Amino acid sequence: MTTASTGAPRWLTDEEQSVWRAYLHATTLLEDHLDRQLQRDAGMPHIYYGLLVQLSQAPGRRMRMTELAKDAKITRSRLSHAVARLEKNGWVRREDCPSDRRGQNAVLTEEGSEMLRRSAPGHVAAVRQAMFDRLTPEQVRGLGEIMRVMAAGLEPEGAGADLPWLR
Amino acid sequence: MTTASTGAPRWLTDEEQSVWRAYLHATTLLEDHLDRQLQRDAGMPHIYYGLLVQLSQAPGRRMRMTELAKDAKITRSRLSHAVARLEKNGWVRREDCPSDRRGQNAVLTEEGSEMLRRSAPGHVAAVRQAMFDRLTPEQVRGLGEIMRVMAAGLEPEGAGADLPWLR
DNA sequence: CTCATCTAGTTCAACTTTCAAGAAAGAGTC
DNA sequence: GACTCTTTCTTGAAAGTTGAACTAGATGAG
Repeated sequence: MTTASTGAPRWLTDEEQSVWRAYLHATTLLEDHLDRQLQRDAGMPHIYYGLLVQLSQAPGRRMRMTELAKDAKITRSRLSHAVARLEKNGWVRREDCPSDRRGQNAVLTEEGSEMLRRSAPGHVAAVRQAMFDRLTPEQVRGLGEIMRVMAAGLEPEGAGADLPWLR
Repeated sequence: MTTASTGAPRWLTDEEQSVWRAYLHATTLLEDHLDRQLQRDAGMPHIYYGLLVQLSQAPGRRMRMTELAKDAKITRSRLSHAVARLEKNGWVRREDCPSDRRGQNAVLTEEGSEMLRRSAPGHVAAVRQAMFDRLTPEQVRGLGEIMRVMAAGLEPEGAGADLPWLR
């Protein structure tokens, strides 16, 4: 799927450019902000924190590596490194999967849970202050809809999600 | 500003959680997508590409390092490394600033311009396909408004941008 | 002028991410 | 069972990022 690019490129309109710039600024500023907040208060970057949250919500507080990677939208390689680090911190433990001897479960430890309990309030406050406390309820609804549409279009599975895939 | 956190934390509602998850998924998927697209077609990650674009739009195709860092929302340190790499590729050149002997200008070279001309169409197409071609005009307008509000709240300067900063 | 202070930019070490390669186990075929 | 193909997860090196320390030049007070 090499973006056929027949004909002249359709450039962005002025409004689209402005929206795109605002999108890039807001998303990078927010990501940086959360990374620093969590690095300071929990000693890890945002994505690592997200992994612990996922685990905390999974049945048995454990998940297969591949599943966790898929849910968190990261590569298995990246997850391997991340879990190694979280393991060193004592927040996650690996265990062999009983049903598939290739498999590993990442398990949230008690220390990991405790860490989440301690840092969740500050994290939620940061998210609130950056996003939800600044938007109207209609904007929140609209943002949700927009983000779901975009995510759906980018999911690897839905290769058929390319819009006008008719000639 | 240590997020005072007096009283019980206001957790996210179900809808807010769902919006937050959708936001995280969409933004990470899109960033990954653009990083790969540009790595493949232009040989550099998205943020480096953005630096070249900024330079291409600046008067004289040159900018002071600090200004460039500010506009691109990255640290000066990161910019130093990035420019070093772009310089090695021949797309950017450093020059001493005439008016301030501490200063450096990053200058877009002819090769850099050429590279942009070659890869811009593919990049725009990717952005279009991921975002603008999937949203209605009202959604695009709404997204712009939302992102501007969020960015404004996160700008370092606007420390006074904390919403209810009255007691 | 001299001093302290600030700003511009770089550099170093520690850490994270990526990509390609690889070991090990499951699954299907003949 | 032997073969091939696939899936699961890890590893190692290269590239990128971060935060703190550092150099050099500007700036303002006395």
